[in-house]
Amino acid sequence: MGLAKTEMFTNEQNKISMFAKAFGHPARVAILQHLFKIDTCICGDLVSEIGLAQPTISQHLKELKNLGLIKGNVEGTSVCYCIDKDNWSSMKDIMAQFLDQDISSNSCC
Amino acid sequence: MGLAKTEMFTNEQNKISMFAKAFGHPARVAILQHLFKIDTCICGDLVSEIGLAQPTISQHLKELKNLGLIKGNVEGTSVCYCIDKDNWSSMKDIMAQFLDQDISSNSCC
DNA sequence: TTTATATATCGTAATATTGCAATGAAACAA
DNA sequence: TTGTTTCATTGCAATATTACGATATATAAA
Repeated sequence: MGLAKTEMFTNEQNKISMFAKAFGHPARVAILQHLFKIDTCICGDLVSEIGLAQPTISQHLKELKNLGLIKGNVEGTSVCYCIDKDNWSSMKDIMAQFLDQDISSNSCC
Repeated sequence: MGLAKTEMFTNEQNKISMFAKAFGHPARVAILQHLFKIDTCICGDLVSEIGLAQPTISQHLKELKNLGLIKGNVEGTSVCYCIDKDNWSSMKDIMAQFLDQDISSNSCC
């Protein structure tokens, strides 16, 4: 089917999986890392930085933008991308809640 | 293509995306949350807990096991699953490094 | 041995993802 | 206007993912 049955899960579970899915491709991880590293807006040199074709990068950027993790400002013919800090922050809270679940000492396996 | 060009990315980027991909489905998030909540091994009540068919759950468990995030011990006719705490911990370190990147005050967009 | 129970695996259909060539659109330069 | 540059969109092929029925396997119970 290739189709997740999202209606069976909580909002939180669906949110976590949506963010995780966005990070589930190394190109998107690389894009985000680059945006953090550059630390200021970059204007579309991502194609040369990462080795994928321009339409491919554009598609990955679109996914990250749709999730709200990055913003894009048009500046002349180029577009200026950067991390959406507020949304990144709330994403981090949600992911942390999931990743930092208490691991008790009860061992069994 | 449906095939990520992993050879273009760093080991770290590939690792992050592999873990993230595992969390990229709400059923696997639910499975992991349940394993944390139960806090001790559960033996296959995941199928009733989550509303998916038994082969589907088994498939999700296999993915999590292949990544090392959970362990499964055979106990009679049933299998006892639990979080692999050591591996969960190192996964968390890797993910935290990615998620906690410094967000400077440089705003641009 | 036979039966029941629990889980894994196989096979397959439906859908999603990835990547890119070709093309479009928008702003600027000459 | 006519290029030129930059990025987005379209269309499509290759591959991956998700879900589950059918079946296999393995242990335990009767």
